Amino acid sequence: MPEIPKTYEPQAVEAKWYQFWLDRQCFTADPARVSEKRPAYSIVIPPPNITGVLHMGHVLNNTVQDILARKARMDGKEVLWLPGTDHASIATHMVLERELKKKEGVTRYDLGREKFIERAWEWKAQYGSIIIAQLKKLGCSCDWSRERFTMDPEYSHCVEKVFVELYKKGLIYRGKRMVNWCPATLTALSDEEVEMEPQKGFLWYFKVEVAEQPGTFLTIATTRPETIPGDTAVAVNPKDPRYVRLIGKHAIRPLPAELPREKKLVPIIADEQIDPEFGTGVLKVTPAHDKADFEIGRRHNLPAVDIMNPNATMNDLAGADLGGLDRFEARKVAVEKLKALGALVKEEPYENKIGFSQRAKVPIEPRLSEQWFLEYPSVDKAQACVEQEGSAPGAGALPEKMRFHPQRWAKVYDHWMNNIQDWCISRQLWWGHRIPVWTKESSRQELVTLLPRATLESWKWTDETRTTRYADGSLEIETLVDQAIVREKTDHKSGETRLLSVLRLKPKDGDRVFIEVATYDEAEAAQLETKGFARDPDVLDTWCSSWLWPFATMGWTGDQSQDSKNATLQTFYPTTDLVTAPDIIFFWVARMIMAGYEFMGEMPFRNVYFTGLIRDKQGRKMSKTLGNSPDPLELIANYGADALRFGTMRSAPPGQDILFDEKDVELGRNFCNKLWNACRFRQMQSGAGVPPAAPETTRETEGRRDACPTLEGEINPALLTSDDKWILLKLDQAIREMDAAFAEYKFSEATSTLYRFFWSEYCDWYVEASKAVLSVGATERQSVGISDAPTLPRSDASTRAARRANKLAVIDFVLGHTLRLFHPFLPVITEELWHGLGYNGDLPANQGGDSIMFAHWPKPLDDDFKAHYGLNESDKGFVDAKYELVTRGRNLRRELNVAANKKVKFILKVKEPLPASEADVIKLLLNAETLDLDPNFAPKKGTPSALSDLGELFLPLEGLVDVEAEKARLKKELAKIDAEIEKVQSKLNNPDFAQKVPPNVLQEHKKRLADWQAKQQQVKSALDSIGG
RNA sequence: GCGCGCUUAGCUCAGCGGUAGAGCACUUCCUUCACACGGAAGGGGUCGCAGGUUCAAACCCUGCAGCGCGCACCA
Repeated sequence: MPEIPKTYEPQAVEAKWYQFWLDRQCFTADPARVSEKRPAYSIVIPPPNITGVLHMGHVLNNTVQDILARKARMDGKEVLWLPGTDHASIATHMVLERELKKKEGVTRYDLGREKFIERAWEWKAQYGSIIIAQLKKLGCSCDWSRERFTMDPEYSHCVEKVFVELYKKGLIYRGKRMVNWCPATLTALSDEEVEMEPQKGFLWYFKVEVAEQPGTFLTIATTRPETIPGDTAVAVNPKDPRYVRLIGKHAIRPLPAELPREKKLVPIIADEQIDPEFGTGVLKVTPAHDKADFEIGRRHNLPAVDIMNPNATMNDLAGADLGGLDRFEARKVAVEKLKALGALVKEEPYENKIGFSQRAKVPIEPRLSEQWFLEYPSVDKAQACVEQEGSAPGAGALPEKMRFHPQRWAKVYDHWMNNIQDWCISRQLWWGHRIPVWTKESSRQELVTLLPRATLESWKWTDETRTTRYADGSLEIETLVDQAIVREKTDHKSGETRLLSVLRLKPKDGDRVFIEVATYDEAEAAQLETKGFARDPDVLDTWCSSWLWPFATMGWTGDQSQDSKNATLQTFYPTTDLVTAPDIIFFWVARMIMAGYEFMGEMPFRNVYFTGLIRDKQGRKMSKTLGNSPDPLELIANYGADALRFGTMRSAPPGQDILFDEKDVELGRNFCNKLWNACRFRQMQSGAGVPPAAPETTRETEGRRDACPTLEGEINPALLTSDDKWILLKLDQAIREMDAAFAEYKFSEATSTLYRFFWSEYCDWYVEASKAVLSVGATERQSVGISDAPTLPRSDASTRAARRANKLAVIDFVLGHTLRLFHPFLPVITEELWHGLGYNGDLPANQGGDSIMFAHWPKPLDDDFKAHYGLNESDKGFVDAKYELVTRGRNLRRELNVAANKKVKFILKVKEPLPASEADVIKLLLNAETLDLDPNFAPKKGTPSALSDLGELFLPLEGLVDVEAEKARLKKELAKIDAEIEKVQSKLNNPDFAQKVPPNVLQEHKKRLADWQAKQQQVKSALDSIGG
């Protein structure tokens, strides 16, 4: 590290080391290396969308994963962090359509399905890996050789296989149901893709005449008058006395106005679900355009009249006035029409929540349509496997459970699992996994020619649970319940049976029959197409592939014989940790858990860490339209990736939303710079003849040094100063705190520990104090002392050199540990410094010799180590007192307006003899010209002073003291002391206190009181001496 | 409506039973031979409100208020 610059410049360094890691395959996971001593650790990345560009959410999420992965490597684990991207069916679809329209002015229908998909692949090739490159800039240590995409051929195969399996079990079915329809993207959506948003609107009251009682009117309140033409009933609560007599009669619907009266008659029905308190207690029932109404319609056998087109314009059934209009335009017109008819009673402003398409941001339209649904598998197992808050971990003989961090999300998960609804999985889109189902309607006679021979023989229309088996070469045919034929292939050698396809028949009118074949067998699919079968046009919901991510990425096939030979799958599944945001707990996490149990028979991960959401300074969500989303790459360019990571982690407490402020990144940069300069300082000392110190020998081979790697040969216990012991104890504490923070996934706490330890304890105190030993000539400068027990002859040059060398050894020890503690958070700068300081020097290549990445994570200092180096709490207490004294002395300077750079004389009236080396340190830290140690010092009246455990410190300023100011200063201090004494004394005076409190607490309070009283005494006498 | 979270220094947040903390911002001093992306000292808080438990409460319990977020078929 020659000519190390004054400020850390991350840009070049980051590129250099990232390439270094890639070249040496540091990120690659090898199942063959896993052993009892080297356990496996795995994370699968939440695959970013191929449409995505890196935002702060990714930064947070992936930094956490990288920290976990790097920590695991330093713990000696074989780490797989498996990366990849998601095809993001609907998001990509929208991006493409927008681009097509903008650039070429065409729609996807102009282009046609095949061309469109071709374009999609081109687009993916061009932009799909941008985000991967960006993750590399962040320093992510993913095993890139295993990068996966949810539409890779093997992955798609998994998706289809899973579909056929679930279809076989009857869990996937087709049905005509009310679904969430997005009129913008023209597809159905799942419930999870609908976001409820408050909408300002009106509640319109209109009246309908009762047909059987002319002159009697019912008033109905509605937010959607445009759907009146689709009303097929009017409903009231059966217990509502106002309307009971009207039940069974008919109302005359006002729209479409042009229809004859008899075509507008709708029954007045009674339904428990009607809330008499709301509106007028009368509900218009529109089964085709409202979920609740659809259910009512079902119960009462009402027709559902669809009056809208797929794009949410009104169709002909809406009548002459509304037909062709957009739904919102139609609403206005409908109100006008009601007004004109004299049917509108009143309108009042009203706010209700309506569903929006999550992606297209337009209100969804409840719509009756035929879709594919999935009844979730393995629900019970998935629900039971997550540890709930309050339950004892691993209690009794229960199997190990999955943990959420923070645990409160377990409740949210549980609630959803308890109310789980079938999943609408078909999308009327083109980009995605096409549903592997082929259909054909035919006559029963024709069936003979369409079906495999063996199948035909076994087929019985009335078949129920009877199972028939026909051997036909390697084929086995089985008819199952539920009118399905399952085609399976049995391997003669292994006897293993593999599912190929599933066929279902649905009798239609008369002689007709509807054939549905689900297969992932390409040959069979081709055959079906030649026989006139048509493939289902829809694709699957994106999450139908994402939910397989933890094992499909590891090469899962679903074939026992293959999967059992798959080392990656066997070694790294279940994964250890999942890091994700809580907003996809239902979309992704819950579904992965169910898929894990269903297809792997085991949970997909052991821990789920939920990050918070990143918001801007004002607490708003980050969004492109608000322009409040900072570009992480710009931040990396300006501050460095390490700075971005550190700043983000420091401001991200677990489970809490984060208000992002660029100041945090600035803090990260400043911190890196501090680290840089502290190491630079060490570097500048190296001329003193100290050999480059290896902070660690091997730990596998040498038992005790384990805990403290290093330098038994280099640190001489006899030469350790009190400051050395102090910093070693502080280091020990920092390591323990780090371990505790990691155990609980508390990363912001870990950064606080690092920050405090390194900046406050190491730099501000230890390094400053060490300059008393390191500075050239420090020991030669005259410093008057009365110490009668100097530890060493001070004039001895060789002794001086030895002390200096020892100091540097301690510094190397501490820095070597510190860099390792920092590495998961600051991977680049620590690698640079690790090499720059030569700490890799003597280490085995795979234990830090090549890269700090594989250096061992520091262990807390153990008792043997502490005994050997004579570390104990009393040293710590002494140094604390010393630094306290320094702080008081500096405070004196400041209060007396002594300029910071002015050297002044201090006198310490010592209680106990103080070694000269300690006096040197104090003198240096006080920036004193001299520090006299005089147990008999008799100050002049009014000499400013401060009390400490080591004695009273005086700052004589002949003639310069402003007596009045000094009085004021002392009075202020006295007031503070009095208040403290009052507080402690009132506690001690409480008779209950002494009786009930634990002895150590009582002891502590008594000492506290004594300390304050001593200070009070000192300040009082100082005041007296100047006549205060 | 149900559930969850939050309310601590000007700002953003730690702390969750025994002397109120950090970063930023602020005041003053200092370009002292690692760092001005720095050093030193300092000001600033009745820990949302009201009760309760306890020798002791920011911390535990019960209400209340305000803010935020999920879930829910109130048209």
